[in-house]
Amino acid sequence: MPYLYIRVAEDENEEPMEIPSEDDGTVLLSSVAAQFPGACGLRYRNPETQCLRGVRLLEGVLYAPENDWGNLVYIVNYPKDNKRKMEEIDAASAVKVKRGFQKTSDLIVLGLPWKTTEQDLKDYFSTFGEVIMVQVKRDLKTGNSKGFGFVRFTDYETQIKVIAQRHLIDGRWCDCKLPNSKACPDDRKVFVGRCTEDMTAEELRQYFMQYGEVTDVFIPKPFRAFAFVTFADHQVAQALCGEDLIIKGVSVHISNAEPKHNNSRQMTEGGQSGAGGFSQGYGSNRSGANLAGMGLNPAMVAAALQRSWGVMGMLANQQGLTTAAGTASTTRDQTFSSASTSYSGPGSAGVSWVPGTNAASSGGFSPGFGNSAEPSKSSNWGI
DNA sequence: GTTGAGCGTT
Repeated sequence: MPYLYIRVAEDENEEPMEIPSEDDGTVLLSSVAAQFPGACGLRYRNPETQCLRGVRLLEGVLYAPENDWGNLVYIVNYPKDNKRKMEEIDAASAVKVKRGFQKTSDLIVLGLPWKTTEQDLKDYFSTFGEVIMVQVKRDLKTGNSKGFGFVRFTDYETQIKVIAQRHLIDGRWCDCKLPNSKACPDDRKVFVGRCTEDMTAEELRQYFMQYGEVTDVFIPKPFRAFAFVTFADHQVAQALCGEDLIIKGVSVHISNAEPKHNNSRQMTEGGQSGAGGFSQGYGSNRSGANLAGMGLNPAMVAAALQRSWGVMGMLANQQGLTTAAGTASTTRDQTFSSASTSYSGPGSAGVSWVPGTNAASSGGFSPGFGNSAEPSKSSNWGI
């Protein structure tokens, strides 16, 4: 009601168009589609977290986040089919645009061997591009490494490349991420409740693959009866929320992954900042549609920057930077061993069984997958 | 048994 029109654009760099809302404050998908043929939904960047969020869509009606469209510019979602070609263009131009003026930021390097020095880090990361800063964090009293550090590159392009893959540094697999990015609500990640102890990360991954590309599976240790599954596409994740699924004969419940408890600041790089601040809580999209994987688009680029290995791993692979990714976890075993069931790694291979209907065909990419720790057998699961 | 590791002495 307070807003007669909302602003909608093809992507964040395009000029927005005003779309009329209905008397009750909702916007009809058909109104959006009238201006953007083929549109199947909207998303927007949350000014607080800089993360993308989907707009709730039910039976052709789009609902304002927090009951207020605010002054944001909403981005059109397209279904998979229209996508392929478009997205290649999008991805290409996104990279081009970013190359120009994206600032780099410090990256945290997690999982370093105790013995790794700043010189080691510099030597290693210089193979990706010009390094302007490295640090190894140490205990001030003992001088011992804390097992993590920071690195910063001159070029944003290098930063993207480095975040997109795992790194073998002095014999250990390390992850590079944007610092404190964990608190960002991740609408690509779902919480899987009522898991049983015999569900392995690899099995969950195989099961959820049928809905779309899975970029990460996390199972806390010790066993706590839940897990997290991250998809490349947030629409896949959101569509699954609220579902009860049968995995290995057990009913598990899917819901939104809450942000990790953490005080964080977010880097606001470039994005436009709309008005009114938002608070917590995000609308869940239960539209059940669009369960297919998509190509590479700016949203996924953004997502990959934030966290996942899957998407950008593909880029890395294309550049011949394949790392035998998928060493079961980043668990530290320098002083003691405490295997985590988590693993992150693009793609999968060498798993002989697959759940019944596997619709996910990762078009053209087949990133390598090192050791899939669990041998796992059995195949007769329900869906 | 339904919400995840570790995040920077400037």
